[in-house]
Amino acid sequence: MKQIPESKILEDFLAEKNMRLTYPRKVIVQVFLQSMSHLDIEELHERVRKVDKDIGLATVYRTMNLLVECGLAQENVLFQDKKCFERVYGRDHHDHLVCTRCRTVKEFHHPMIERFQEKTAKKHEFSIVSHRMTLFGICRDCKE
Amino acid sequence: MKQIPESKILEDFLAEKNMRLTYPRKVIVQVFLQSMSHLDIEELHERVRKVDKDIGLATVYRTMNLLVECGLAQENVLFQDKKCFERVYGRDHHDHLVCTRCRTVKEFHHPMIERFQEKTAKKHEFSIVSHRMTLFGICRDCKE
DNA sequence: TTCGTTGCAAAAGCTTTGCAAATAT
DNA sequence: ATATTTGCAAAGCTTTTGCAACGAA
Repeated sequence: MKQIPESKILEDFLAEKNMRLTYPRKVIVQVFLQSMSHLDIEELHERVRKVDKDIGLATVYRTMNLLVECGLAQENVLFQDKKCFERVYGRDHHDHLVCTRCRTVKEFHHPMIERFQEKTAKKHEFSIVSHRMTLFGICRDCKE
Repeated sequence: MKQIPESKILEDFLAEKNMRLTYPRKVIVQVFLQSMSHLDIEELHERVRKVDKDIGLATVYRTMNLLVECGLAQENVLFQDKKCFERVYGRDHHDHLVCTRCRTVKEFHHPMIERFQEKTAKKHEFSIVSHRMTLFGICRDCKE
């Protein structure tokens, strides 16, 4: 089964809401999709301004909110108080290892953990919609 | 082995830093320790003002930051953008089930999940300092 | 008496919003 | 032509901070 490309997801979402695929939106989405890491709004705006320095911060906020709405992006709070965004469409679910010294973020996935999460939810008759797990600590490189 | 009471922890912490156990601090700590749920600053301030309505919001912020510093309280982001505090000293570690409909928070603990977290960290040569896991969804009561 | 603390108000961050000009269809 | 979108600036929030008055030791 072929996966619908991310660009199409956004186009359909916009079309359905009578919204337009404008040049600033194109630039922001392109920058977001190209970035493989977990970026906050400020970092995204910086990168967007390297393509077109007239694109404003408010537009980055507005566009990222759209991307969250249509399921292409997900917000995360990885550092204290700093919200950041990551690609989520078509990617497997994963959790995060966050090094509090060098601020590096590593992703991991552990099927058994997911299984026990499901079990816990069932025990509490709770329907999981989403979940977040983050391990904070010191990474290998910083320990040396 | 007997556990040092929370009030003593704070007193020692303040004494060591040449800080004073003032009346507003006493009230805020008392309110915080009595509350069994996960309260945000606004809710804490409301309850504090029921004891003494002259205690200001800034003092609640300042005092809660002290409680986090001395290990009696822990910050959590359970709802979007809302920071809240919970007692942590002398309590077992636990994770959270958050109902996004009624905003109820339930605690749970699963030793196997902790074990696999440790295993994952070891595999990445990562030293865990702390971790957060939150399951978002719909609780039993809200499903009906 | 001394120096930390308080409440208030102002400031500082981050995010959203109102608006006239610009733009997509 | 029409309705959406933009950048800018202003406004909203939450949290922190400067300061003169206050209070604990």
